[in-house]
Amino acid sequence: MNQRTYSKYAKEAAVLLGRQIKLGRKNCQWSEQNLADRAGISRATLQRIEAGEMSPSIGLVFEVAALVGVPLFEQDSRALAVSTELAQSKIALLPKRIKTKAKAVDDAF
Amino acid sequence: MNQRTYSKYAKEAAVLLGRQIKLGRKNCQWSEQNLADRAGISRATLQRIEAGEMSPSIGLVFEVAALVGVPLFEQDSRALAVSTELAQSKIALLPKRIKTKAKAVDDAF
DNA sequence: GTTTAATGACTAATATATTAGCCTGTTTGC
DNA sequence: GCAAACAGGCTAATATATTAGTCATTAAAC
Repeated sequence: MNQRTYSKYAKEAAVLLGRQIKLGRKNCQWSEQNLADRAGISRATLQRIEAGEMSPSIGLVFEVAALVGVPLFEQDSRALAVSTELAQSKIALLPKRIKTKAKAVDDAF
Repeated sequence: MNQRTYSKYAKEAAVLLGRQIKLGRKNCQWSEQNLADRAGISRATLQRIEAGEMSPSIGLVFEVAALVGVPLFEQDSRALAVSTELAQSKIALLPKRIKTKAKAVDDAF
């Protein structure tokens, strides 16, 4: 009962992804059970994913999205791999650790 | 010990998102603990997110991504909401239930 | 109309994520 | 060089996701 809160932006992104998955599934002419079987998950979990809930694991969500053809970041896997390498090389160029200047975090919002 | 498997595409997308988050965090000059506190999660979980693991919940991943300014789908929140509504209206136009046995539809994103 | 099955919603059991807390090595700032 | 703080990785306890299963409703196919 910790009642986590999420930013509006994060919630909207999850809902949009869920709806795109639902749309993609219907486009494939697959029933919920059919897609759930293909993804190796339960129908209940698929329903939560399509509803855009925050609790499902990102792995299951991305797997289902891939199955129904929702583009996650890049159009194809090749371009995605390139972007991944690029991000890694950018990280490598930065200082390995971040030292806090001073001053606590308490800037509330 | 069910040892789930994921498609290469889904795994790469998760890794890319994690690296973009790490890059965004460093760009903000925030330490792991700093960002974890802002997101209201533990540092251990943030490490799993940045490592691109499949287990963290999509809610936590999206929340952290939003905090460090990683664009999820659209550039701004307004456009995201519009896309969400559009996807919903598209779903509404389709048949409410899928009965038939598959038969691939040519148009696949 | 009748039949069939897809959807939506719920439960209890179990698997798993998440956490707090620790320890270790290492980088950064002085 | 030195100290402080970061990052990486581990553990056990607890919170939560995931599952299989059921039931009711209703759209689709005949």
